[in-house]
Amino acid sequence: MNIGQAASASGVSAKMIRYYEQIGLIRAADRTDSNYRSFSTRDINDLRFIKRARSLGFAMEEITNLLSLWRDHSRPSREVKAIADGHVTDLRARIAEMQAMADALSLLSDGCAGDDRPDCPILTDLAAGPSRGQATARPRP
Amino acid sequence: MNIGQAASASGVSAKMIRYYEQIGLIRAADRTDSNYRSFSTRDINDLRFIKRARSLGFAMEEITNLLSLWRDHSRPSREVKAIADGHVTDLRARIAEMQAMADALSLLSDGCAGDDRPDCPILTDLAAGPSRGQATARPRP
DNA sequence: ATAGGACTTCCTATCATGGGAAGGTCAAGG
DNA sequence: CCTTGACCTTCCCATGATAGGAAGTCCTAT
Repeated sequence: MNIGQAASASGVSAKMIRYYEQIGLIRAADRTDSNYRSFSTRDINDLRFIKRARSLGFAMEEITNLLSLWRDHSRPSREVKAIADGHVTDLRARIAEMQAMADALSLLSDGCAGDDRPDCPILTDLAAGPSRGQATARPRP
Repeated sequence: MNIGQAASASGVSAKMIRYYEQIGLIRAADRTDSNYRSFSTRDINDLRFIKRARSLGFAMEEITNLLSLWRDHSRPSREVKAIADGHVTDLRARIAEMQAMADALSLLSDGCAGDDRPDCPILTDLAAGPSRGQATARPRP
């Protein structure tokens, strides 16, 4: 299986497969005589695992850990659960943050006529500077 | 007011002030004889506006638009409201996405004993590949 | 044999932010 | 007056995950 087939079989782009290999997330694929990467079903499974974990919002570092736990058939489920729970906590915190933003904004928007007149509480609030704001935009994991 | 004072007065780091100037988000600050940037209270207000908008999760491009609307005292509030509402919609969509991730994960976690035993539905699910998944991790705006 | 597609590596960019080096400037104190 | 230390300037580099593209090699089907 070459990289194109691996990509469509796993749902991970060829670009990303090379990248994952480069950063050591997956082991370097075997090569054919002509230097093409060659993937086994096992490799595809790894890629699918990664794909699914990404879709659940796990960061690459967490995925690294999950992958090695997955490969270790005698790991205690405690460790896996800890990672997952940590991630859920993280997600919930970010959700709350964004919820606060959305709520604050729609409150402001409700107070805005949205017509031809220029006065608008949204701009007024933005101009007022960091009000009692706690929610600050953070980069996504 | 030099850049350090502007930074602490606005809450925007000196690095970021230079960056905002570079990308044209704010106009280039005046310079003193010795080439130091010199900021007026008006500039500080702009920076505070930006800071507050960032804290509400607006993307830089949206902020560009909001800023020009803010400067135009005869703009119709309609335009401002449209940007804000668009952003709220966007936020709510991302919230729903993350909520789905968090819910799916905590469901899996609930099924995991979290003890010394190795069996764990979290890994099983991840290995199953993209289940009926719709929520996919997207880069943060 | 030749055309087309798919592969290889390497470089570039994104977005917002921070770190740091090398060198110029200002204010306070000896 | 000169030193010191804190500040300023520009320029380069890095991040994380992803994509785009160029130049060159290889495979497959006609």
